[in-house]
Amino acid sequence: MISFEHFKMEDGSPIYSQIIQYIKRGIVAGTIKDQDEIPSRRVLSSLLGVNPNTVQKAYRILEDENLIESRSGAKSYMTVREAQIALVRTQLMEGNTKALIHAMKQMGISKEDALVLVEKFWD
Amino acid sequence: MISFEHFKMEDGSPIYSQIIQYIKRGIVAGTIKDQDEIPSRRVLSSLLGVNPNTVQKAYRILEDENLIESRSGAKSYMTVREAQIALVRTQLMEGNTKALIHAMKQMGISKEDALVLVEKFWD
DNA sequence: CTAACCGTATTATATATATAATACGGTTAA
DNA sequence: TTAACCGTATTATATATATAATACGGTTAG
Repeated sequence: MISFEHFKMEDGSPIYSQIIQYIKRGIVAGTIKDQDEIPSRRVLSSLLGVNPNTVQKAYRILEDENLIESRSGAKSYMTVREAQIALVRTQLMEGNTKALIHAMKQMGISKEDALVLVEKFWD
Repeated sequence: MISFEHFKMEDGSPIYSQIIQYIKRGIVAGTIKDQDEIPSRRVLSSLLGVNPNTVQKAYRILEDENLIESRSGAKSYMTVREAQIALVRTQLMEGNTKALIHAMKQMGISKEDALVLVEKFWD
């Protein structure tokens, strides 16, 4: 069963996006694996304190990306192939890194200073 | 006159937020200074291809933060004090850096690997 | 002075996001 | 079998975001 123990609502981004992001990062980290059972819509919505429809929206999108498999009436499971893991890893790593670099460049921060900042705030 | 030459619409975040972010980064970079004239709502909306009301919302919020001063009928200007610059710089640097670190940690990436990624994609 | 701007405000419409309340039929374990 | 779940769907309401069209009076340069 996938754990949402470390999930925290933070950004101003939509909740369903944060759920998707959390799961994808878990896939990259290896804490979420192929055929892992995922919490039901009702259970996760209760756990996160959000509406079941919000969880359903996240799950539906992940299903559209073939990362979740659902059968009406039964539990839902992750369906994560190796090729998908590599793809998600690349997308998330590049996306997050490039977002930081773009911000730093717009602020006129040098690469060296940016690296120092990451070092400084890591812990 | 503030330049929006390097403004690019990218995120999924609200347009008015992106405008605010762009201006704040310019303040940190020093390309936007105290008493600089800012484009009128109509001019900037036309330049960015968005609705005047969207620009107005961004400007109004910056005005609430005392970073813009407007007089009905006249041009608007930046009002940026040294203390504000330091504050905005700290907020943006910390915010962006911590966002990257949070993402990397959730993906199980080590500090060293994260630094290598920033190095790799900088140019 | 006056025309061309300017900030500001209002009303309407549309979409995205989130919640709430319900309902239906499928699946599964006791 | 049946009760407790499950996925799925629908309807309604509310807020945020974005656009569109329009209007009012203030400011300023020619």
